Amino acid sequence: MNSKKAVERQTGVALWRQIADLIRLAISNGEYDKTGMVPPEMMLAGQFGVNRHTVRSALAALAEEGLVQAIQGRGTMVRRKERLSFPISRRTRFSQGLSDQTRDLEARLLAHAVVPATGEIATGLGIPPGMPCIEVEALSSADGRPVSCSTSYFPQARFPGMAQHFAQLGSITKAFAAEGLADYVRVSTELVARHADANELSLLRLSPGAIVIEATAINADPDGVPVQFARTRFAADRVKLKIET
Amino acid sequence: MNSKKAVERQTGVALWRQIADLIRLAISNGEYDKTGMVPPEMMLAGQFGVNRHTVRSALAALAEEGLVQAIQGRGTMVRRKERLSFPISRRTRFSQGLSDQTRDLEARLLAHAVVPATGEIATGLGIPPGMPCIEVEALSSADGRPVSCSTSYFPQARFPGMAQHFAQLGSITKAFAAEGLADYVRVSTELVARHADANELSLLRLSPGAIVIEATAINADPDGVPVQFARTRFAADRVKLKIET
DNA sequence: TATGGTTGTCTATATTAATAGACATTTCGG
DNA sequence: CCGAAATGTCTATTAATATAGACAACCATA
Repeated sequence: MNSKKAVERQTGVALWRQIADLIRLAISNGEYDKTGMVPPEMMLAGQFGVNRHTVRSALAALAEEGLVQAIQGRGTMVRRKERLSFPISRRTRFSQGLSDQTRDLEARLLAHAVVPATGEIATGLGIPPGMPCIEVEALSSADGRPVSCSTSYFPQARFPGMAQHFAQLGSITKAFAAEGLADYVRVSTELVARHADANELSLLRLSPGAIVIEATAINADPDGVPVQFARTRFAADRVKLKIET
Repeated sequence: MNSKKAVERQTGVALWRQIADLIRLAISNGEYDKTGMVPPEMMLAGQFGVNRHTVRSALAALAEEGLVQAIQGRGTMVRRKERLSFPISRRTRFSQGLSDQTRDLEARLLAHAVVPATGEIATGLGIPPGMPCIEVEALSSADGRPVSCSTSYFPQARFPGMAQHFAQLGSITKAFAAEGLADYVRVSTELVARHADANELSLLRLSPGAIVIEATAINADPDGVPVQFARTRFAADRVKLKIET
């Protein structure tokens, strides 16, 4: 499996970036776990069929991300390797099931507003179009690195203080509890992968061309009444979604 | 929302590719549905803050994908905008649930071999490493456009004729039936999104920089014994995954 | 049929990405 | 303490990307 990996030219994506993506992938696949080091620059240059300087550009980008660290005379070592594994199931909770993978998990309220429910959101929440909803923008980070940003909608009539509770508690589950909803389940999830837009690039601190996985989900109370319409964008190279059926 | 959209320089991703990605996104979001036309090149150049020639490079790439078509004197029209919706559930079948979205659905055997089970595959199938498995490479297309390619592993001892059956029947479900397995269920699915590699680009007829969603799944018989380890790569801009819990 | 708006094509130039080579600096092991 | 192996830095050159401007070809329509 150590043969030459493919990079293509004249594709609008610089070679150093393609190589950085491949090395990032190799790191998260654990290919360098044995030594904890990235192979020497000359060896990588040989594998990818490019000049050593091109490899250096790729490694510099990864160092900038904090993924690797080069030490003169020794080599380049892997500092971090992870795709956080997100469980997606009937009882999906953001914070649960992640606590064993990372120490510091944080969800931050970015903005909130009251907006009328439009077509897709009204349908998802099962309410008439035009009904007021609380829109909540949030950013979730693990160990200081953003992993996802989300836009959620809650029916205002039922959960008037959702935004405030979430801002204080930093958790949707806890905010629901504060609103008197002890339990809820995931009823539908749709996934799409696409390139990140400008807003996502800056929020998630990604570089252009990066990928996001967009999950559109509906949560409902135990009686099956929808309580949340959420659109979460994950930084694709930081997560793995684990579907439990 | 029609103000200037963000493209960034010196990021390793050429401006024309960033712009192509943004236009592709706008098309799939239905932003040009009213007229069926992409805005004039000069207008796009203004929106993105780049030269007209740069926009032309982006549009040329999209025309190459068959997404738009330019007509001299008139403008550039949208030719295609769609994502197939794939159901993912405990009873995931490729062909089922898609027949209402597309007329012509096809799965083709690309290659097959007998290989020893390695770590991940052996673990997934619950067999000792080194046991022989049948490896099957397949390509699935809808209406002549490839949507996914997959690599599957079946324990040879139990399903010796899997490759032949699949080649003849064009369906995993039918091939299992021919091997005497009437029913099976999905026990785990993991999703990752990443840039397509060279092999995937050519198989799925994608343009460089395109995204694939990689689903690593295990199917088991009704007794819970794993029967298939599959890694399916979907062309991300052609599909939507619908998770049913 | 004249005109304005659009895509198509050409030339020229500047900036960025990639290759090539040389050599310095640091680390580690014999 | 020497030498092999690794990263760091510099110069020079070529290829790809981006900008700029001019004008041709074509379409719709007033």
